[in-house]
Amino acid sequence: MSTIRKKNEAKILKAASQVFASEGYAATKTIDIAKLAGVPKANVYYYFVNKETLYSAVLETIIEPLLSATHPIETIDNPAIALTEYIKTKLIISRDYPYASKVFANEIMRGSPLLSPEIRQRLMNQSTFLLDKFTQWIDAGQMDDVSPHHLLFMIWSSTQTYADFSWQINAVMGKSSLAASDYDDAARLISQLVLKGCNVRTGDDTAIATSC
Amino acid sequence: MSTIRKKNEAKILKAASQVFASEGYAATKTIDIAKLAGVPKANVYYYFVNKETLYSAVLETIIEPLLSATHPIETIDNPAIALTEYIKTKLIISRDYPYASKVFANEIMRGSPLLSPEIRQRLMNQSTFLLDKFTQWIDAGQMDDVSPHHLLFMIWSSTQTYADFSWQINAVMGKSSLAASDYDDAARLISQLVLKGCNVRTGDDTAIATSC
DNA sequence: CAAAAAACTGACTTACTGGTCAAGTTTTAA
DNA sequence: TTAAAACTTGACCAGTAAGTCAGTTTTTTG
Repeated sequence: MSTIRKKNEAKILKAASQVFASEGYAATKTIDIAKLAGVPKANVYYYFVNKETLYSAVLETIIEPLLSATHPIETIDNPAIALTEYIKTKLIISRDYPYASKVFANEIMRGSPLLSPEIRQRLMNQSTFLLDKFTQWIDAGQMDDVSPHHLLFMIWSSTQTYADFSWQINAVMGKSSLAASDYDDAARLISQLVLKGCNVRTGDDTAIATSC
Repeated sequence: MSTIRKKNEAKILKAASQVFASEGYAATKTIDIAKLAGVPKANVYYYFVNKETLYSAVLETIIEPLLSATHPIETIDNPAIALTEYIKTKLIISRDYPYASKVFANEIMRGSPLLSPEIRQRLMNQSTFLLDKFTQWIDAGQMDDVSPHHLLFMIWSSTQTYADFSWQINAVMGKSSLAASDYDDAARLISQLVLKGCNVRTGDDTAIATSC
């Protein structure tokens, strides 16, 4: 792939993620993406066959980070550390991919009509994996017998909200954007609620397994 | 207002909330609302001057429940009970107004461009009130010194998610819709995380004040 | 240095959808 | 009973935005 193509696709993709995030799929005009990217509209269609393809491409950019987020849960045996790291990672995704995160959330809210079945399946597998892991920890007495499903929804929602509802969060915080320390505070609070709330054993008495 | 008018407005409003919730504002066609309501499109415009007015009317239906949700926090002194009831109430709103909840969430995600300034202000006042209350409880030693803002975001997001991401939640739960008991489970988990996570005093040692 | 491939773009077409309207029908009230 | 008010509706209009295309310019390559 030529560098010209690579450069322009990236430029258009970046603009597209911003416009799709702030307007939603239907309300987004390809001319606005073109303007933001600084190219004529026809050029957008030269690189991406149509609006839907461009939208899918934006969605794809967030899939890899999202699927990698479970890495701590996969590699760290200690549930306290694993959960803390997972929460931290999810928040970093919200912080570092605010636009694509929002686009993805919107897609999921609508029942993911434009998400490819493969990706859908991989995400479902991931949630099954997480639920199994939670269940294992519970069975092993490493945390209280809470509902794994609802715990998962709580972690997802309370981390995702920093991307999805950034407007509201900024308004309530009285800021125009969050600082790194705000994300640290959020990570600390959410981890604390999960760890203390589920009485997750810190593992002071057990060996800490393979660290990430 | 005539009963004919009342009946038809309700019929159109109900259809509108469903279509707006599943399609979003921009992608919603008034003809689809009309079809779902079982009236000709021109009739929609007879009762609601335009698409935006109809959308605002849908938004309004959720405002009253939303503003009333803080009632437990206003009237119950005991933080453990107040928080538990607040969480319960928020979940009931997600359950009982799934469409309007989703429409509202979408509006907030977009920076609430179509929300009236008055309602915006009332919602802001409400969040200020909640933050103040949390701070009072912390200052009074009734709960740990956590970030009131992030605690609030956690409660909002983890209750709202049951409306916004109902598709995803149903898929992960392996159901086509949640039962009453699922909402009870969610309420129990979220309350537990908040109460134990913030070490909220149950008030066994202090008098329980005016109950709701 | 051709000439072929890739990239660029203004102008155009087509389909769709929000909103209007005038002519009707039904309901209300005096 | 009757006339005004409320309600209903098919047909229509105007604006908009996705997508096309033919002709041009730039870049690559043998």
